[in-house]
Amino acid sequence: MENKIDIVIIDDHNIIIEGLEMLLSFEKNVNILKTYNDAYDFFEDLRSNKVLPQIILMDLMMPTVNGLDASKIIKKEFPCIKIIILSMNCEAKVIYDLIEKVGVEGYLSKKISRTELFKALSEVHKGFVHLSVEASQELDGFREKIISYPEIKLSCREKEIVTLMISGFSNKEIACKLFISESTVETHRKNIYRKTEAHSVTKLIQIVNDLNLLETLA
Amino acid sequence: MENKIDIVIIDDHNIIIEGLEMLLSFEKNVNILKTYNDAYDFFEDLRSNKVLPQIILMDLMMPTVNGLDASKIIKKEFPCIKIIILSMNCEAKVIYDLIEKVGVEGYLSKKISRTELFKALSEVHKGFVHLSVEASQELDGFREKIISYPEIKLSCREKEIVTLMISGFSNKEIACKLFISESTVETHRKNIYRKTEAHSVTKLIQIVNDLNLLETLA
DNA sequence: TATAAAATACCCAATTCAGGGTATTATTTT
DNA sequence: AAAATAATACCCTGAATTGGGTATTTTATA
Repeated sequence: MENKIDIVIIDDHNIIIEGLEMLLSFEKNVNILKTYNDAYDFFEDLRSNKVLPQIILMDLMMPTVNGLDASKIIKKEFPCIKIIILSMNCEAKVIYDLIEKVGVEGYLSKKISRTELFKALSEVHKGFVHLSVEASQELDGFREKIISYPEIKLSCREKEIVTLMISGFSNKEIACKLFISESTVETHRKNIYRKTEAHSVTKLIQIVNDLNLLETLA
Repeated sequence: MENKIDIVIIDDHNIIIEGLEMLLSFEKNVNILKTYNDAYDFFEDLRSNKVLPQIILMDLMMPTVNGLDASKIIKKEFPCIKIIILSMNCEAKVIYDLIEKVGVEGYLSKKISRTELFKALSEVHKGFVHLSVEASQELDGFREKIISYPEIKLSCREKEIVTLMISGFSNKEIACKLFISESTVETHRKNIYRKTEAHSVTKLIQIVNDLNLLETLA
């Protein structure tokens, strides 16, 4: 006989929370401890030992703190709590970061059915990682992509300059903004192009968007 | 005494449908005739007179046919049926098209509460247009934006060239792709910049994204 | 402390872009 | 038929970008 799985739900959409509660009400082995519209409220309860779920079902896009940052915080302070991300869209880079770098245990589309949801919960509870089909496909595609662009590492200053470049500023304007010489900006640009193999601002925009080069997952 | 409001719900996310059913189960004046995961299934029922809702609650992003196109079809064939769009995100241009061009009666964020949802349903039922606060703000912002960029009309060829420009191709490459002279591409570029007041590819990308210049809402 | 990496700055040449013209031909619209 | 628009093409100039170097100073890192 299996134990009950204690979970909490974090989502800023009440409709989603109500829907999840509805779906999970049919599962006798799942016990919803509490639901939250904001991850910070959950952190408070967690740190003051008011709740201790085994699994967190969490949205990705939330106003105050997003699911990725929230996951990092939770995994750092309470590594034994398992996290399943529920998301509307399947952005490969985010899934990659969540699974590979943060170490969340699941990524589900909000399209899932009740049985799929329960299957995911029970698999994660057993210690497996569970991805929905779309997420799994996205992740595979992304892995292939990063193999073709191996380890692009931009320095802080370079990221700063990339940001300004793709915002439409000229070398002269960037130099002025950063209080450095235009020559320096040109040097940085050259290094950026060499690293990214972009060779033009528009190509750079694409590569940056493709690989989320500016995302700072420290 | 008010009549019951007959509605249908169209959303590819089961969680949302369950959540809406849950929320609306408290409202005795609302009668959910049927729910659909795909707008095409609803069209079938509608055309064969199996259902005739007064209001449709519909998602915006759906795989086979999106909420905007579905709304156009519904408004053309059954103009008396009122439509409320439920969406995760508030993209100004889409809201503008939906309200101004398609003529939907409502646009709600999925963050809404039960009372807000029922208020929207009852207002739309009475004949008013109801937008959630965020949608309303986005729409106002967009109206201001399109005033500052009055009636930009790009020809087919120009749109073709814009697409290639923002994809990162140089004038030479575009000329090669379209089997025209580089001079011609330069002339088109000049005309595009004059019309959009962009004066650089990066600015053009921003303007195109801002105003959805390449979107063809015929 | 030695080494590596990051940030700074310049020289130079070729190419491309941005913007100013003008002009022809075909298609649409009035 | 006349006028407007769209698509084509070229001339020119100056500014900006791209890409090849080299080199110094500061800051991390081994």
